[in-house]
Amino acid sequence: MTGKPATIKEIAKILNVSVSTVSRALHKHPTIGITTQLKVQALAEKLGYEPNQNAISFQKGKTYTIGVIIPELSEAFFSAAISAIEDTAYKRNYTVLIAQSHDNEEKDIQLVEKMKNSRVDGLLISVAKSTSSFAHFDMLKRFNIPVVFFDRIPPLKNIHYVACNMETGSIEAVNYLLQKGHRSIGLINGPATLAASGERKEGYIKAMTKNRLKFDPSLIVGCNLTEEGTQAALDSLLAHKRRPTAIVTFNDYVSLYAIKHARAIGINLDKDLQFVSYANLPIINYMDYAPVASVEQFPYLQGQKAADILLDLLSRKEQSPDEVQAYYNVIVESQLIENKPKKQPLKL
Amino acid sequence: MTGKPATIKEIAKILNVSVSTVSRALHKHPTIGITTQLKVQALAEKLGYEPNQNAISFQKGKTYTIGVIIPELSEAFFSAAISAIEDTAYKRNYTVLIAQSHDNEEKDIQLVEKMKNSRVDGLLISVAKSTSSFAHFDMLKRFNIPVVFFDRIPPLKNIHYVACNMETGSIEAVNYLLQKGHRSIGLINGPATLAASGERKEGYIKAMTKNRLKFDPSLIVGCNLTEEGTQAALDSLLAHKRRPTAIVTFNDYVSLYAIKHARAIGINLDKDLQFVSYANLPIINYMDYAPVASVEQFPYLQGQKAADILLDLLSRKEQSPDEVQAYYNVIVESQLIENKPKKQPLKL
DNA sequence: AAAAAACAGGCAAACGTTTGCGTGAAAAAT
DNA sequence: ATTTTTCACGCAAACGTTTGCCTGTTTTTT
Repeated sequence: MTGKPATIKEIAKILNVSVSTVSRALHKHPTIGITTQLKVQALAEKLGYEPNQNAISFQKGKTYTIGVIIPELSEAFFSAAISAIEDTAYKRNYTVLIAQSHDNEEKDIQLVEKMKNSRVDGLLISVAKSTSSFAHFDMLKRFNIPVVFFDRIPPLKNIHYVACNMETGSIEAVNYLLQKGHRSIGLINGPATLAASGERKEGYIKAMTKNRLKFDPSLIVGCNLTEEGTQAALDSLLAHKRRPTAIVTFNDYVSLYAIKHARAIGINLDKDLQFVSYANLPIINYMDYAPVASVEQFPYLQGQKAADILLDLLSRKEQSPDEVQAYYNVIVESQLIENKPKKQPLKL
Repeated sequence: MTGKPATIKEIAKILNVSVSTVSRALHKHPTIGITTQLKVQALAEKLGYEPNQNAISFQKGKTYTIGVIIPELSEAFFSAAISAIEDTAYKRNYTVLIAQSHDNEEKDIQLVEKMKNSRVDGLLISVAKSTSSFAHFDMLKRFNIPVVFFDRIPPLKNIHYVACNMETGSIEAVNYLLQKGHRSIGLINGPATLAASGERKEGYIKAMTKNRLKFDPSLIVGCNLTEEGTQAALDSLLAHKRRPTAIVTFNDYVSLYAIKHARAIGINLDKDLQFVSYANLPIINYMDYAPVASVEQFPYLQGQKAADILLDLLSRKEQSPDEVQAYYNVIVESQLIENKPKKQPLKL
């Protein structure tokens, strides 16, 4: 009831049985008589016995811990994914070890190393933006530590991953705007170096051409995702000869910057310009003017799937070690979500 | 270079020395001859030896892990605090185990139990809003697991904690507005059940009375922190006979809701009404109208101090176990931060 | 009634590391 | 040349748990 936690040994001594009997009794092993089982369990309960996870990990050579490496905890996408991972892991009695790379390659590498040394059973990784070498991931393979990548996938063959298909969402976004009557639609995209920019662009182009609209490349402008960059991008679109009446932006932040700027230069956001963006951040609820719709990437679902896959990998590994197996490539479809106007009647 | 990691045993066998010698050599223990040390270290390096943290934890009876229990990862305050805790802990070679209570008392209790069973060395806790029983914290004391509370402190005696003094910030906030010429200042406060509400109110009152202004209790209205609640609160303030020209709100979210509502009902936020709030969330940068100032609570600093204290507690514990010691009560002063207008000249 | 099978439980090794204690050999002090 | 000290290292136990194998007792089968 106090001081140090009870151990199996103590229970054994008190009951005059062997430690192995106690261990088996607590696991309801069938070779232990029912009376002994009950005796043991009763005493364990009374003593508040809790197995020493540390000792178990040590003896089994596995920690029942999965490591998660993400760029930034403060990004809504990742904190949602983490919640999913936690929930999924806890259900299977796994513990989750979280670490942030802060989008720094060096930290990314260090963390992989640290995680390996703290003997996590498997890893969930969303790689840092700046990471350009991938040797540290190979090392994990050599040590037979399974990895599932999510959201930010490195350009490697033979890896497990779950990612989101942005094209679908992009097509939906453009279709949505076309349906609303817009004919000139701009795209403020991210830097060309990001794979995510490519997918958005593809979707945009596909939707435009499928609808037999002439696709005008000059309606797509790049942007470094800063406030200034967004302003410049918006200005350039507004100066276009076919001035767009709607704009798709790389993410919610860009939309918000753009909206802020548009308002500042006197554009009527109710009539003259509409925005659609990606991410569907909760902060949109706090805005007086927000994108009319957002492409949801389902971070919770992605986290969940990634964790499921990893746990599956781990249990397979237990049964048939180093059997070569197929690689999981899961694609979550993005989906356009219309932002409810939220114009509830005042209660006073 | 492959398969299983190298162990001390293997090194010992190859070098024809005992395991203890290898262990000591790797720790640069002075009783081991310099030549042996170098031999051992060289081989360890060559084999890519990394100590099995699991085995060490087991044998030392401590995990070099500190657990952190917070309500919500997605709240900017907590993710900032976590970053600080991670940074601080990593420097001292500790690992951080994070879990969210989602402001649910039951989960809070479960997590404390889980953390205890996974043998964390100590805990950093920010208690869930709904937590009203505190027996699980006592249990930690019985098991001699040190705890440092931060931000959300339970009403218990003899605990370590670091918290933020809201009064200072509240006083600054009101002074700031007074200085700007406002004479009627409203306060949209949180629910009376939260300790944080009390502190804000106290600060507000102190600042008003210190400045010889008649303090009007009807200028303080409670609010359940929802969008609807905020709207109602704002409406009631606007209907006040001495209609306030400035309002202090419980946090940034409330301010944003209020601003949204104010705009909806046609109030000129440049001239007729100004807001000051708490938290200083980054999303303020994305707003076209934002509070003119925010009371910063320094989450990073709080996390850092809390982690420092815990690590200090842990090292003391190693030296002199169960020596009764003083309780750390650290107060971080909040501080009013004026939001820079961010009206940078356009670059086109 | 003897042989076989089922049952209940104990023994001991193993997982990798740390550390108190012991011990020969070399170096230093007398 | 003996005694003392220092040096460099080995021995073995310990941490808590799991698990393959063995053994003694009971029950079942013929």
